[in-house]
Amino acid sequence: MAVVELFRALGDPNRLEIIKRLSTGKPYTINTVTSGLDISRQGARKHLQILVDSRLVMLETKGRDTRVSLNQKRFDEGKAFILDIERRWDQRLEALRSVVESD
Amino acid sequence: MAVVELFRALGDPNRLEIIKRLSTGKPYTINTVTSGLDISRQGARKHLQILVDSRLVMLETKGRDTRVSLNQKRFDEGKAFILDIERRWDQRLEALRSVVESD
DNA sequence: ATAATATGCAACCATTTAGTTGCATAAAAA
DNA sequence: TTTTTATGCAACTAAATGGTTGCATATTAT
Repeated sequence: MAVVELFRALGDPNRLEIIKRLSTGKPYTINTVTSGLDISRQGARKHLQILVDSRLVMLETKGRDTRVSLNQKRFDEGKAFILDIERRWDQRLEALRSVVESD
Repeated sequence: MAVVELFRALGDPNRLEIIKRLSTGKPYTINTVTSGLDISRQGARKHLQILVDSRLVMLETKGRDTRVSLNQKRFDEGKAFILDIERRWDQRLEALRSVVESD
């Protein structure tokens, strides 16, 4: 299930912080998007790689530095999962309501 | 950040399966909601506890067995996060578009 | 009363994860 | 051309995670 990998990737404060930064749409490099994370460069790089592996983030080498960007589409899969859960749940409430009303 | 814990809890196939089952709204006990997960009862119980700790799931002891239910509200926090990311990103696209149009 | 069922608690183990440090290299700046 | 900057790769460690087994206990069914 691809959505598991997505949630897994989002389930870390450093990675979520990277995602937040990228969501602004400002141009980022590996260096800038991981700056100030209170872990080493290599630690941050690993988190970034997890985001890349989960297809939430894309890298593009550009001379000396590497451009980092968000793959917005990927979020839709997570959104779809949550919406589906909520929809089913709402159906349950609806079913419950109709039973009550049939009395 | 509470949303990290939420995503973290969702980032496991067994836990996601439990969530899916609960979303149907059918009544479940610890036993029934974890049945057939291909791990031991205690293993499944640990996953369930993680869902409880993340406030996605609620337990209520009822005699010999324990009723398990979904806390639908909690999903809204995850949805809100994703929607926020997407909104920011769309704003970026919008800003980009207006720059192009100003030429 | 006895047996079966649904659960809890704790110890343990293997693997994964999050983090580090050290070293290497190509591109850009001085 | 020398130095700085942005990056990569690999080895290592500590802690967390996912899983197990064994044993205990209260409730329900026979």
